[in-house]
Amino acid sequence: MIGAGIKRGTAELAILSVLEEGPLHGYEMARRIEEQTKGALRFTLAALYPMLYRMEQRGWIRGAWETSPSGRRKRCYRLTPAGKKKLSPLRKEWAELFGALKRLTKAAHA
Amino acid sequence: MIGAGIKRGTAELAILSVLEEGPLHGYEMARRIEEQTKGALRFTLAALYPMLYRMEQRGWIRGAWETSPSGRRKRCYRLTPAGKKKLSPLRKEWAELFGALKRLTKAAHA
DNA sequence: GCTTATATATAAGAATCTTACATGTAAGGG
DNA sequence: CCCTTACATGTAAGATTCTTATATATAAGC
Repeated sequence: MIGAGIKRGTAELAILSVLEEGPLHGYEMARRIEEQTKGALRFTLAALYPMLYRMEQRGWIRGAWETSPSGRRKRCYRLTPAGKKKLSPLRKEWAELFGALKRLTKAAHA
Repeated sequence: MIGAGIKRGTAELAILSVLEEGPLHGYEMARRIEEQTKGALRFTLAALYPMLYRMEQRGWIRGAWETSPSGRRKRCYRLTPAGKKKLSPLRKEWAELFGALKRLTKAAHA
């Protein structure tokens, strides 16, 4: 798995990305992120839940309690329009970061 | 410039990368990182100096005070063998992270 | 003499991660 | 019926790494 040091800041993008597919609750988000990245990116739920609160406060996602017929409660999150709008520049920023790090490597080998 | 949130953990790789070219002191490292990434990645010196201490304690770089003929002191850092060894797996880890984030995006558009 | 560039350093605070702890429901096997 | 595993959410303490602000000091150019 990818180390804790370098994956900082990835949670936001990962959450927005999985929510782009449709509404999800936290536990399922964690499962999908791990599945879709083939285990490379993994978030503990203790990291995920506080992040979901922060992102809700920023207006990027909106959570709603749902109670299934069996009586189990889930907090189902969906992207807000602001969250959708955030995704594209966020991805662009990540792409820029990758480009910048690549340039540093190339300069060293030039 | 790339935002503070997502560039966490990049300092290590950036420092090791510029030191791969040859020994440097902190002020010059900051200048080169900014230059080589065309301003995309920029570290304030207040972030850089503590990081240099930490990396020295981990044994990845070694600093030595140098006094120029004019009397100005610089702390010149160079890669240790451990630091050189660290670079390749660190780059691999970053590549994995990029791949994982790409997969998340693709899954959303599938 | 004044300003800008060079050069290093510390402090206070914010954000995001870690592991550990805490709670509770549902389903399946023995 | 009990026990274990999976599901589901949450808090707390601590580490790391970033931010801005502050401090010091030398060198070069005008």
